[in-house]
Amino acid sequence: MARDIPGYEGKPGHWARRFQQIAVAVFQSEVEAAGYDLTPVQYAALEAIAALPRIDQATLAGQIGFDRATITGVIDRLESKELVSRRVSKVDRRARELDVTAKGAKLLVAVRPHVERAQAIMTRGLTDRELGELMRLLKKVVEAANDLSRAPKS
Amino acid sequence: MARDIPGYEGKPGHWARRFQQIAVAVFQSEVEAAGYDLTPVQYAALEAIAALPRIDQATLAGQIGFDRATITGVIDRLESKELVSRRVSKVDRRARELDVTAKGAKLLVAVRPHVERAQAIMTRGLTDRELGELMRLLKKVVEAANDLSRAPKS
DNA sequence: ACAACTTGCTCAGTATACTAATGATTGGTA
DNA sequence: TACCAATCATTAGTATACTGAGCAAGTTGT
Repeated sequence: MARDIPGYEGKPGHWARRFQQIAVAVFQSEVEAAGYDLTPVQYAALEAIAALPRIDQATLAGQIGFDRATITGVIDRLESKELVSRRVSKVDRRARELDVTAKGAKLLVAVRPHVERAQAIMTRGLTDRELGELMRLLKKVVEAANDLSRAPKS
Repeated sequence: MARDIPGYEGKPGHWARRFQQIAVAVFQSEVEAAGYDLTPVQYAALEAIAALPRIDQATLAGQIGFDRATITGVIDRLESKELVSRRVSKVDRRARELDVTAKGAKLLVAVRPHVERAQAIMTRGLTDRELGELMRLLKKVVEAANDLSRAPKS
């Protein structure tokens, strides 16, 4: 075991990066092993659109904490896989109305168990009690610093 | 306050992404406000090289949990800013020997207080006790899942 | 009605990350 | 020693993320 290197270990930012890295890797590998092609970010967007039909991109960004500039590409890819439809809103012609297609809805149902499994795997080192505490602390720290990111949750 | 959307909220992976997003944003804004040009990843690499002179890129990747393919670009940028030197190793001509330049060492000393401040700001929502617990849980979950990522810490 | 402001989206440019393939070396082994 | 497998680094391609700029389309104030 390498000794601690002063300067970045022991820093929350470092561990946040590592955990996120692992979370993405586990998600990808579980979902791909099940035969689906969907990234964590695409999954989150799909769930949010399913829950709030006819949502526009800016509101979606606020819901899940995406940058608005990032959303464009994410929706582009979901649209090209025919999982989501994008239409100009009749109410506000600047806005794009998003909806999950039948294909997208079917995928969502099929993929959910694998997403659950991925979450279980990436937190396998913790007891239920510890996992609950980790979630509580992550939520608390994120909510307190929410306004410091470019993609604040609205 | 928007109601919870079932499906991705309440998932560790979601909160890991949000926390990481905020950590990067706070780091960038603190360091830039102090007049320096350095990303969180570049800072971590610089600290690791300073601690382990003549380190090669693969070992560096193992130390801080980077993918080897990512390191190339990170070192490219540190080198073009003249913060790091890269030489072909005499011992193993496949490897690159990395060292912090005088300029890099000076920057490191100057930037450290601002990095500390950034860490304090991004965790301002937590008590000291909670911060300690968050760190403990993050380390635990990362260590248990270390081998699941492509950039396992060696 | 008009200008000023704001908002929704997109694009260009930069920086992580990962996969997969390749080139250069090295070391072990038949 | 001649080869083969493993290792180090780089590259190409894709997907987040962010900054900053720009356009189109609403809204507000006068």
